[in-house]
Amino acid sequence: MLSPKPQRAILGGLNDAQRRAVTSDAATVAILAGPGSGKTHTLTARVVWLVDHVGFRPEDVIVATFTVKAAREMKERIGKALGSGRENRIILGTFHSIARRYLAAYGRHIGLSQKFGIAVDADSREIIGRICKRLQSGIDPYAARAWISKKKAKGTEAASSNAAAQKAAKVPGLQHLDQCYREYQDHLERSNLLDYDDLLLRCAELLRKFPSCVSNVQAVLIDEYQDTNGVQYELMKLFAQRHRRITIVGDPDQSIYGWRSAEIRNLWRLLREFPDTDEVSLEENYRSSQSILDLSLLVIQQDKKRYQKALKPIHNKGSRPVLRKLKSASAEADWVVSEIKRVMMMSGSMLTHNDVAILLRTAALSRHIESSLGKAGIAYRMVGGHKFYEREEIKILLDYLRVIHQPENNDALARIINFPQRGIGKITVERLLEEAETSSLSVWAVLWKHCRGDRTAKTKLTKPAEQKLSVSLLRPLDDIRKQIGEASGPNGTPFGLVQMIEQLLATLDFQKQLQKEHPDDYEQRWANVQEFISLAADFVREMDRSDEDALPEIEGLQQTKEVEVLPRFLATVSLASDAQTGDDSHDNKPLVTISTIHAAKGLEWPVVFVPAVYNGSIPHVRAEDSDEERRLLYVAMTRAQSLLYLSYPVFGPNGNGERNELSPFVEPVSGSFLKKGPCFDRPVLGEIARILQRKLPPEDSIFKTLPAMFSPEDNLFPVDPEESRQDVKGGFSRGEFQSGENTSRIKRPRLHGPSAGQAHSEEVQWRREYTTTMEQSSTVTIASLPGFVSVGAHQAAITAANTTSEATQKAERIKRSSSRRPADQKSIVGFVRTVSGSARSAAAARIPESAKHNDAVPVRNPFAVQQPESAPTAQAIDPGLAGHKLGRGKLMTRPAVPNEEKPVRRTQYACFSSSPPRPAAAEDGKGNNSVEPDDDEPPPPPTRPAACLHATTFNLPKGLGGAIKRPAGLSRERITPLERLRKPFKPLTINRS
DNA sequence: CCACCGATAGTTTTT
DNA sequence: CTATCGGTGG
Repeated sequence: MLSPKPQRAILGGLNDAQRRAVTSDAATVAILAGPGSGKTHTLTARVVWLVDHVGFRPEDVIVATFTVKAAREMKERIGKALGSGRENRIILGTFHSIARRYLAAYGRHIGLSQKFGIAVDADSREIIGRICKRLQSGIDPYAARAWISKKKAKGTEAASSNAAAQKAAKVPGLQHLDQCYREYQDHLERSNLLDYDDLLLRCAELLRKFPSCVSNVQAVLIDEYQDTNGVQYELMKLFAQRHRRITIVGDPDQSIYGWRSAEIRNLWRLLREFPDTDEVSLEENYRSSQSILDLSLLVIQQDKKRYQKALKPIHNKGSRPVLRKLKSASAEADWVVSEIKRVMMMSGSMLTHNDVAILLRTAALSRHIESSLGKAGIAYRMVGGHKFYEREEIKILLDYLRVIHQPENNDALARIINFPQRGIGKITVERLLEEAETSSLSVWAVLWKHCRGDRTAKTKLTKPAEQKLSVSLLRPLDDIRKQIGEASGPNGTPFGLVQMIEQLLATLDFQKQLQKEHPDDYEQRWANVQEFISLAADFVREMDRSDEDALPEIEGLQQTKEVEVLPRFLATVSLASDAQTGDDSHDNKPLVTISTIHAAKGLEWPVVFVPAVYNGSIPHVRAEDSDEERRLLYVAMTRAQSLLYLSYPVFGPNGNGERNELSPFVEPVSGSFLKKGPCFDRPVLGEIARILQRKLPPEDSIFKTLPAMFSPEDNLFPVDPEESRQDVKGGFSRGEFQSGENTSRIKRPRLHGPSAGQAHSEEVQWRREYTTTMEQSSTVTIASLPGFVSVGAHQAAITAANTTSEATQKAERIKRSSSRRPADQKSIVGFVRTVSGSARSAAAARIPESAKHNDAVPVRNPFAVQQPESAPTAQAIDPGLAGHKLGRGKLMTRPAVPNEEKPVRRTQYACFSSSPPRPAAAEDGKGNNSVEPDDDEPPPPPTRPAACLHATTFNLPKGLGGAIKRPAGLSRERITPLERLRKPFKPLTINRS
């Protein structure tokens, strides 16, 4: 295990460019590449190469990422490749966490107290808010904070430059801002806190003054380099100051952190400062279908200033992305949910909810989506946004822990001083803070001395308040603090974190307090507390398992060992935005992911929805850099592997007719999108399967799970919501095709009545009714199932054959002719009335048509199914089927169908064997697509038999197989093992659990 | 001076 | 949906 791996173990599965990047002998390597090109995979492989082939010690390698999630994933990947737990020795993490580790170990060399804490966002905001209020200078606290952070993030090099000075001079109220900055910094220092920017700045200071801290470092690798800001750039160089070996990967098109002072400029800066940098570009995209990539490129290319890169699709064309227009945000959410359901249903077991992501510009947009998913009973997880740690009850607990750790943290103390209520209000708190500041004592010290009689606080406290403070705050916390000190003695068994929290909960009588304060939702909150405890337990366990925060010993340099759990736990919480409940494993339920676009960077999903693509959301109203907003959309779009949906509500949320405009980034290319979800016929599903390298389930297994009355089309919402009222009156909307579903058709458009809210509730109601029908129908007759299925499949087939824009006209002609079938309708309705006497058996109404088709009609033009069928059929079937029970079982017992299908297929396969096997993707970027009818090609003839799923599954009477002329494209669902092997590189699929 | 009530407005993205 | 503001009652 410890012996060097053979090269091919490291390099296997890499393409030439990737291999070159991994094995480059150059000191600095810059890997520039577009999305889905295996950047991170390449970086990972280079780490393994450096350790296993070049022979660097893992602890001499620094790998920096930007998000906790990315770090975790990187570590996991490296761990898999490296083995022996050596990944734990690599100094790997976010810039901030690495900086913190160095500061914890060596901070005292630059006069940093050992017990520094981290001021999170909320802390900074609060502190600055208070300062602004006190200064009365009329600065917007929000602007002040942004200004301060920007100033810090610039880094020392840039800050000293003339340009920065000139720019700064232009800012109005500079004096006030500067003063605010100074006071903020003073406050942090007094409270022994570092904010996020300080972590980087102070670490840079440390490494500049004490280069020996990083004298062991052989190589530095940076992921998502385009997101580095000024300090981070300096830090990177400082990390690598000994050997100047740096590897970066990045994509300027995915720079979406400009607001956090990320500078794409750093890329050119690096190339200038390290002229011998080996530049490698990765051009193949292994993630997305060609059409997704094409459209994404159309979007990003609107930025004329951007650095152009090649991006070659490896996959087939795939189905065209969808741009869907909905009436309101809630209709949009409902549509997303309906489309998710449809995709899940139509793809059988190939896709699960885990494969779906909904990516949002802002976390706040999730509200409608969450409620729609909730109503549909679809489980989801929301990533991004600091939800968990921002919960009130969790915040309080954390603040207690912070005060235990740092009694001098006045802000944390101020927040817990009156929870539970101790009769100390806002005003007293303000006075205490002021007194502490003027007497240069911490609030804790003031109170402590006061209660012990050493010094009487100038702030007057009532007797009961004094009492409560002493009994339920000062003493208990001091006790805990003592226990920590005692236990972490020679024996090294520290006072357990969980134990500590539990003691805290007990002394505060936390559960009762919660009950008192929040009688209505106290259970939820208490559950959160439990979750918090289990999180802490996980943390402790993880920490024991791998001592990942340790830095390698360096001779002649004193290091402070971090032995205490608490500070590390607090730091981890502060530096991790999401609570990442590590144990998603306890229920393996597939979850739909809702995420901000920012948090989705670096990830991929088979199916991606990007709602709210309207002006004001993307680009966001408050965004100052429109190009960055465009890149954001680009990032979102390129997360998708096989299905991409954009959507937007036409009307704003206030119901006052305020209109949303389609995002200017999408508008110019809106014609390239489908107007509604694609039809999931066999070829389309086959393409999806091939992109994902999954097995497409046989269609009968898909269809037998389809509920009756399930709509295989994206037709529950009007394509143009503004015409929806006319649709209701007319019964049919132009461009919306329905064949045998007239009864339900009439109902559906009503969902989108004048009021969005109303439409919403109606929709839900209607669905319930639907479900009921479906449940009942399963006990009615067998034929309802295949009967329905055939119609659905059939529609799917027709639409599939006509999805292209040129084909639309033709499709409409077909649609119109097919929907005009008065004779048929009448006979069906008559059937329904006589058999069940209930209008809800619309599904059953389709039995005759398809049943007859199945049994009696030989395979032919699929549209032939549309021909009116006669009433006698219905009668003929009714008695025969009356006794049948459940559709599913029956389906499987139909021997003729599946048995006959196989030989037929084999025959067809043999037929195709005359053409060469599909070339492996790497050999020919185009060849693999050749079987896919291009969107721009003329539509296939309407007689295209394969488009009829129905025919392939159910309708091939013995001996007819050879008669079917199936176009070459139709067996695409096959993925031969050979093809799979030939895939030059399969990026590790990210485990998003 | 503290606690509670209702109304109100306002909400990017992350370490 | 939730911090914040302004008012009232203890």
